[in-house]
Amino acid sequence: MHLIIAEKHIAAKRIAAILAPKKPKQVRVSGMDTYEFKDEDRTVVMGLSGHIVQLDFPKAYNNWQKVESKELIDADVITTPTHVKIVNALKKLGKEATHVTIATDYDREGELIGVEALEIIKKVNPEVDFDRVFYSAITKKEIDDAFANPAAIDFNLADAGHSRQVIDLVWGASLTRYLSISAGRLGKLFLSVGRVQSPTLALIVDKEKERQAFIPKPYWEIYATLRDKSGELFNVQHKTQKFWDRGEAQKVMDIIGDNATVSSVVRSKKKDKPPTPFNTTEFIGAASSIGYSAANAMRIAESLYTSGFISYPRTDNTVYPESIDLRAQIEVFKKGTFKEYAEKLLAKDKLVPTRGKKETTDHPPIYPASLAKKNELNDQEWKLYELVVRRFFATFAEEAEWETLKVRFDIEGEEFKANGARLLHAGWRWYYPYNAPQDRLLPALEEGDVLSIKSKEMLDKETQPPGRYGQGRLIKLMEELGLGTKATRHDIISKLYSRAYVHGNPLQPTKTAFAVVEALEKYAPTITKHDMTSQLEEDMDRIAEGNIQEENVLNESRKMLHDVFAEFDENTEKISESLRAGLREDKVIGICKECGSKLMVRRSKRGSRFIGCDGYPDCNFSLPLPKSGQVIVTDKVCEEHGINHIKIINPGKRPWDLGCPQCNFIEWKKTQEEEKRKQPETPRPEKITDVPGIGKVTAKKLEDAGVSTVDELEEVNARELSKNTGISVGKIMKWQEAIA
DNA sequence: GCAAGGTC
Repeated sequence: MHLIIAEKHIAAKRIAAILAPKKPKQVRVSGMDTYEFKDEDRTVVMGLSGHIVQLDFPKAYNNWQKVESKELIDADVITTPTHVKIVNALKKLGKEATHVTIATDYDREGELIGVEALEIIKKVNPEVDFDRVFYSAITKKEIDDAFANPAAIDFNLADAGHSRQVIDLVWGASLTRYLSISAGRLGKLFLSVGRVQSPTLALIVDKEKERQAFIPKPYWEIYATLRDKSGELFNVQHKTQKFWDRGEAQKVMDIIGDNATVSSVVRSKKKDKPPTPFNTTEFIGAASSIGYSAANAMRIAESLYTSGFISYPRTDNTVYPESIDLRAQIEVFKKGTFKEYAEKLLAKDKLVPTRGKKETTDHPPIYPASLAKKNELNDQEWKLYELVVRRFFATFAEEAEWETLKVRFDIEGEEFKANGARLLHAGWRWYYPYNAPQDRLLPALEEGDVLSIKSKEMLDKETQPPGRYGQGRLIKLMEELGLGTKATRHDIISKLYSRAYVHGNPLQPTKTAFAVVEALEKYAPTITKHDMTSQLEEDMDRIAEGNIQEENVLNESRKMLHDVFAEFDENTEKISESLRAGLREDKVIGICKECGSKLMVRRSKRGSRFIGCDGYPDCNFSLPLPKSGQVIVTDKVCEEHGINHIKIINPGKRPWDLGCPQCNFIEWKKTQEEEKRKQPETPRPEKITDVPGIGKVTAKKLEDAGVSTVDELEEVNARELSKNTGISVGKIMKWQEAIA
């Protein structure tokens, strides 16, 4: 039997459909759908799900407290299955196979994924014969060609990928553990470190530092509003766009009189090239500019892809491969919403698409694979589908053409100017109307015209700090620096959010992020730089070319990591202190109005959270907090209460902007009162057990703490009582609410 | 409970 292994189920299904003389038979093997047909031999095509095994340390290393972080450096690295069903199917089919063809994706990880599968088969069928096919798109032409010319598996390339896995695991796991333990952040709140996430976080922190160090510089702008013959008003600006000296600006202001003379009019044409085909990064960038987060854009793209509406969304390629019949692909849209656009393109004799800078073998650029109707998709899906369709069309369209107008004016010897632009020929912008620049129209003017000045204005401005990274921009920067891959960059960013290293979009780092990056930069600089990835890429290339053994690269890397831990060992206390200081800063939400101490996120003995005053026990000011989720203190300050707004993040959920915790509490109390008013008047409880939520057992506890009447419960300090009884502050406050 | 890389 001939067994063909593809990287994913859908690829297996499509490859089978192309190779089979008749419709292939769908057969369940160990719970997996496989595709069987008779060619020269019985042939079975099955799909994996990317990597089906994972590297890890043996179980004995799992205990963070007992195993020292640095022991992970030289620990065994074992391979464990992550997709048991697929592994079982592989074994079952592998045993029967006489010949195996690896047909995974045409890139380094694909080679490794193929070898992982082969190794599983070899365990049950050591003598099996195997080869490898390469294709860049699943079209009949490419698949037929690939299978007519099978090649050998590139084991060196797979080794290169394997070395990356080992290095990522060993560095990431050991440093994550070390930092988390050093900072006392165990459990869900651990501090993660990794080859890709840490340099990315460092970029964000560096940008924030730049912003903090930025000193705004004042400058002035001068405008005059002119009236043309027909009475139309328009603005002109002094040719010195930024006056750094107020006096100079004022001098110009003072001499502006009643008239302006047109001193020159220059008309010219400007062309605007159509965009290049979408790869993942470009797609996320475009989606991001119309309001999608990177992770959301990819999630939706994935569902459009699995429904067959767009091609594979994870690709580096920006050049359509020749094997795709592009005209046929446009013809798909002769019906439906995009009819007029498709027809206009199809009217061209020749369809020449643009080409991006990156041409790779992995997959084609993202293009619309089939026609979708608006009611088949939800709103979010439709907008992204439309984006892909329009982008695809735009890559075949002509340049856009603008007429630009530069007009200069003389006002009492000072030069002023106005620029206009008008779209003459929309070209590709008709197909792809996103972020189109607006026309800036100027009245018809000729040299020598004299216009009256209606008003003049001097604007006070100041230079702005560099902006924070938005997700789209960050992903582009990561790509430029070689950080992460098309399939992982958005995940890495999501990870930074879920670790509470960043919040908001554009991304803003927390103090914890500052502390982590600073500690790493000082003692483990390698992991904070994108150079680590470039170095790794070089090493992987050498492994792939057969110029060095994987073992040598790993030894070298482990040696470097030992040096890092030697640094750690010499500075254990310093690192721990500076990390803890940073973590503490993230808990400060402002200054207590009652006593001037810090208001902080605190934890009661019983583990419940609240906002308490650092001046406790002298000051009892406190505010409640939600039970679960990480509290993030933002830089926004409440105008009324002078404390910072907070956000609550829960894994897998949207962050909850709680706002000012004091306003929130006041609001909450108000709704509580309203609720109470709506409900029939509940009499004030007489006995303590009449208070909702207090039973006999609790009443006994309260009595032991000296609270036995309703009045006493109402008067008692909630935090004090919580300390003595172990009952949460929140609960006690609720009872007190119920009494009052 | 640790990474990054696939895929769903």
